[in-house]
Amino acid sequence: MERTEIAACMAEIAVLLELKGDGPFKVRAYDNAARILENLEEDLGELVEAGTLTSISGIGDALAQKIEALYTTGELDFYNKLKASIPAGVIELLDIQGLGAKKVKALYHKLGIESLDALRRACEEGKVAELSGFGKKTQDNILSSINHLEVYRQRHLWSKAEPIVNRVLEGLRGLPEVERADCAGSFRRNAETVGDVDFLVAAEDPAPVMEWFTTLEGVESVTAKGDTKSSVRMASGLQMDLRVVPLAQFFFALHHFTGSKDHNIKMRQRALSQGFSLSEWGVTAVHEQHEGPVDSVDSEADLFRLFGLEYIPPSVREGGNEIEYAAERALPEFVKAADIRGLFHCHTQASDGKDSLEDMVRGAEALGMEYLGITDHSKSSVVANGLSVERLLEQGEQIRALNASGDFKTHVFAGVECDILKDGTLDYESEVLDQLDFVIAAVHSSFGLSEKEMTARVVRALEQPSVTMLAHPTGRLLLEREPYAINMPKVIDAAIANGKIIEINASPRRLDMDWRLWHKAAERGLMTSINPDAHAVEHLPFFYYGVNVARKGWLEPKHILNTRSLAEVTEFLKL
DNA sequence: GCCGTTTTCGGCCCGACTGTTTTCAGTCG
Repeated sequence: MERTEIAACMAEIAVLLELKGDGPFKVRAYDNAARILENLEEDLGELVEAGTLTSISGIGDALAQKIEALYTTGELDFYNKLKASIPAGVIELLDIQGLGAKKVKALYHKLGIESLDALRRACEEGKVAELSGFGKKTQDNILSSINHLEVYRQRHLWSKAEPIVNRVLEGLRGLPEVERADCAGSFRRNAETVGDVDFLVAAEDPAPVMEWFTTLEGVESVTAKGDTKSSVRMASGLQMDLRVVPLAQFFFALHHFTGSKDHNIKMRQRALSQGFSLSEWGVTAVHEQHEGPVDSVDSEADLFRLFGLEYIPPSVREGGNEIEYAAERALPEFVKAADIRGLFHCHTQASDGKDSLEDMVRGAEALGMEYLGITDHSKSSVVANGLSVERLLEQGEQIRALNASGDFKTHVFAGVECDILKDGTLDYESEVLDQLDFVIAAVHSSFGLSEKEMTARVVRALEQPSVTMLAHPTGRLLLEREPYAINMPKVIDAAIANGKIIEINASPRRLDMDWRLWHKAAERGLMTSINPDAHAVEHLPFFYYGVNVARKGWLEPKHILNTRSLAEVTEFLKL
């Protein structure tokens, strides 16, 4: 069984144990194991073979044995028995807002409810309200949640939430009562998708702020409205939470609600080890002999400083080892949007782009880019109007003429997004590819290969001297299509060994290669290029989403080809 | 189930809101 499947299995075990009523800490251990596996940068097979799984903090003997069994045999008796003891439909009930393990358990044991349909019927018949711990209101809420479940389950691309967040923040900051306002949560951490959006406000009088927030245009329902917290559901399905705190607590709360959960746990452990208890309300001394920290906290930087840490940007607060680095003053200079000096991986009308070559160059020039790499599709991508050899070489001539014309300040590199065929060979002969300035190799077909075949296919492409970089290495489309089966640690090894670049595809629905893999890969020498994969002029600014991903992946300008000057890139491409 | 300058037991982050209660459990983040 593969790593991601095992992670899913661990997460499922956590849910099943919770439903069975096992202790919360045991549940957390499995949940934790699931997250560890999801974020694992090493090759799981190598860890299993070497018997070093328990060297990972959070994986003890019991979990290691179970992971090993799943990896080698794909079976786990413990899991099978557990799964058989609880009907599958019961697990689904947890997706309903307001229903957790305890309530679901009560519904299952006392009313024999094993499915959403059965629960809907029981609510309609009024049986749920009769259970102790439940009531009429709970029953109504359950019914409403079931009816909206499809919408409520949806996550949203970060890029889709961004304009809404900006609109709400602007509105909040414009209110006279509001002293400070910011967003928090996974949106502030630049996660690739968000489930809901959190806002935090500093104000003495929360009531008018709550009123403004819960009556915003586009609000479909108000799911909570208390003294300091409100939640609303937008017509788009996006849930938004607002919390209001006094100014003195603002940065503690901002840090807390920005998370991540894992980061907060580690911060609190660090605080405890120094004799302090940290919460969203502030910091207090655990022992009476300690004086509380006396410095006022007027920023998150102040908060980190209290615990001997340099400022940790929200992007990397994922509970990895950011706190250890910050304690050593060893966080890198993360890349920023202003570092980007050129853009590769852009399409034109020649294949499936919307705009002409000239339009694209003009757009890049308007963004202040020193260079632009044009890469239309290759001949096998028939649906994308891939270029024949003749059309490809002709486009190369056009680009040379355009550079010679002096019409644009932006230099254009002639490239191609060349299909990696099923067997790992490239869509053009190397004699053709070698006439170009650079080549991006990409998988666009035969997504159903086994992991072994797909990995071998991509590795073979990376061994071709003509290839400069690898496009969207997993083929995922966020919230739409799962990545194809591929062993990324082996692909990364091959890229490093052959001096190839793996792109960060900055299209907001791809963001591929995933940020979780970058820190370690870059330390081992892998380079990237932040590529907009633009199919129109208005897509060129997508690089900004890619920069967010790069920051999450701990990347610095030195790891990124397109932070370099035109002269440096020309030298790199050995033109 | 994990972990250990409190190391083989006894901890494990902390608080708001809701709904059902009449002092609190469950859920959520």
